[in-house]
Amino acid sequence: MTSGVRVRFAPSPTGPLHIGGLRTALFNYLFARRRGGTFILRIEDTDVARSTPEYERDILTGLDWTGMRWDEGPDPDNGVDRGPYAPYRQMQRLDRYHEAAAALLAADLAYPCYCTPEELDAERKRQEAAHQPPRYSGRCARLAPEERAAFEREGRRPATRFRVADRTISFDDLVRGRVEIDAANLGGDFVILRADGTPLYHFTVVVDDADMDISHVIRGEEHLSNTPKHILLFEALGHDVPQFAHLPLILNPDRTKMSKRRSQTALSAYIDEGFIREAMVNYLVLLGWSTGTEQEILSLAELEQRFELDHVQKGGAVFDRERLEWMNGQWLRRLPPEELIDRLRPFLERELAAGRIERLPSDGEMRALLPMVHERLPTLAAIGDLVGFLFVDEVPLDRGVLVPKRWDAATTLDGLRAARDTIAGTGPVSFEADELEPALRALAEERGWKAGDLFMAIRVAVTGRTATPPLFDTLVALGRERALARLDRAIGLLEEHAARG
RNA sequence: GCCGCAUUCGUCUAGAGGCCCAGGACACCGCCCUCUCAAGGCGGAGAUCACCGGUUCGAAUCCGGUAUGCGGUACCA
Repeated sequence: MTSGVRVRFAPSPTGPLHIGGLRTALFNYLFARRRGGTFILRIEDTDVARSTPEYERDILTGLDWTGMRWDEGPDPDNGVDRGPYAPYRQMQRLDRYHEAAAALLAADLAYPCYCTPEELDAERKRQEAAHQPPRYSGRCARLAPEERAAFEREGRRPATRFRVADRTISFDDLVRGRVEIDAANLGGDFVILRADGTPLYHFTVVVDDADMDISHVIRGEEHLSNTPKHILLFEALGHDVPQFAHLPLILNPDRTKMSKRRSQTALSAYIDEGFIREAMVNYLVLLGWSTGTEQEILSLAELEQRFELDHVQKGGAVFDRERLEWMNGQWLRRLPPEELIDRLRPFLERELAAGRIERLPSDGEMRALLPMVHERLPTLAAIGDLVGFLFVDEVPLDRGVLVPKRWDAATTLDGLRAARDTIAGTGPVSFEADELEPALRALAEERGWKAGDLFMAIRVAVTGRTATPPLFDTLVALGRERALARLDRAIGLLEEHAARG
């Protein structure tokens, strides 16, 4: 059943789940599913100062929300690790990094470095001033045992540095093709363990990928330049080098790497706005990838069958919110009614909590409402604006908007009174859209009004707004008594104004 | 600075030597539908395929250079 394909998504819980991270996760997930492989979630929490359990939670729930399921890693419900390579949090794997570092030290592939941050900083400044690329000098690379002992006596705690061999490193990136980098440009021997013993990213990522038998490393382009370091480490650890695939970056509108500063990057913010998983997944997968055909509406299930790395774009892709909104509409319209109602419920509850509506519609009411809102919903959060007027006692009325553009106040008053009588003349039983419409059209005709103007006056009187679902359905949804009461109130408002002159 | 990667309509993309004086989608503009708003349908505008050279009968597609952009260059991830 499972192939040898093992991929992983390895976020750092130093911030909420980011759109770019989500897409990386998605590509990994789809690649694993398509190839019958295993998708692993690993938490890279070695940046203790910035990592928090809350962010980890956000990442797990966000990922789970999309419908992706990971085969190994922390369980989305309780955070407990599942899988044969546990633990999947790096802070619980510290022993492994120390073990691996000790092995490198023993083989003289790494060495203790006693340079202080201040010394290194000064060195870098000197190089910068001399217009040389920053690079570790290798001062501690050939220390004699007695020199090390002397530093130790001074009380200096060494960091551990990995020896960078003098050669060219090349690899065949699955999206970019052959990449070659001269190790001389890597900045010299690099630190794998801090002086306090905690491991650094470049080291942990390789130890873990090796330990977990990761076959394909699919990640963002920002790691392309660091890949040679990783290759060197894989080799030093005596492990096969995985295949690499570097994804194009998701960009801000100014074409810099997408950032919190310039864009909305947190998945949770999009969820709050009422974007749905189908749209999010579909939109994101098309940022930097295409089917190679003109099809662009794709479900997760279909993507699992069709995704391949070969249509991945090389250039970065600007995040286009308008297109996401369109995509959201596409998927919202595809949702079965019952499903839509379920997803709308939390948003209605939120409207209630915020005091924008005074009661929650029942499921029956929602079912009746759905045909008139389904086509009109850009996001789930828009539901309040669309039907909120039905669930409040009184609608805000403004005389300015009450009077249709081509009408004056007197005509509006006249029109609303006539409409009120016509509507009142409809019995409670026959209060149906196809009863109301002909009657009101006849009224308009008889009085020489444009039906649209009359309808607009009624619309605003009963809903308080100019953009609403179709008028007659709206009246029916409101019910005869409430419709009449709202007309009366609007009429009263106009009369009062007229009386005042 | 150095190293690396990239570059097709405003945006996401199709395109792997002739099917392309470049196709689709979003956004935009018109028209249709229409009681408003949407949705939908139809149509339009929008790309000298970054630039310059080369290879070839023929290049968006292959090669070289240039430019621009982005990324990396930490005892961050």
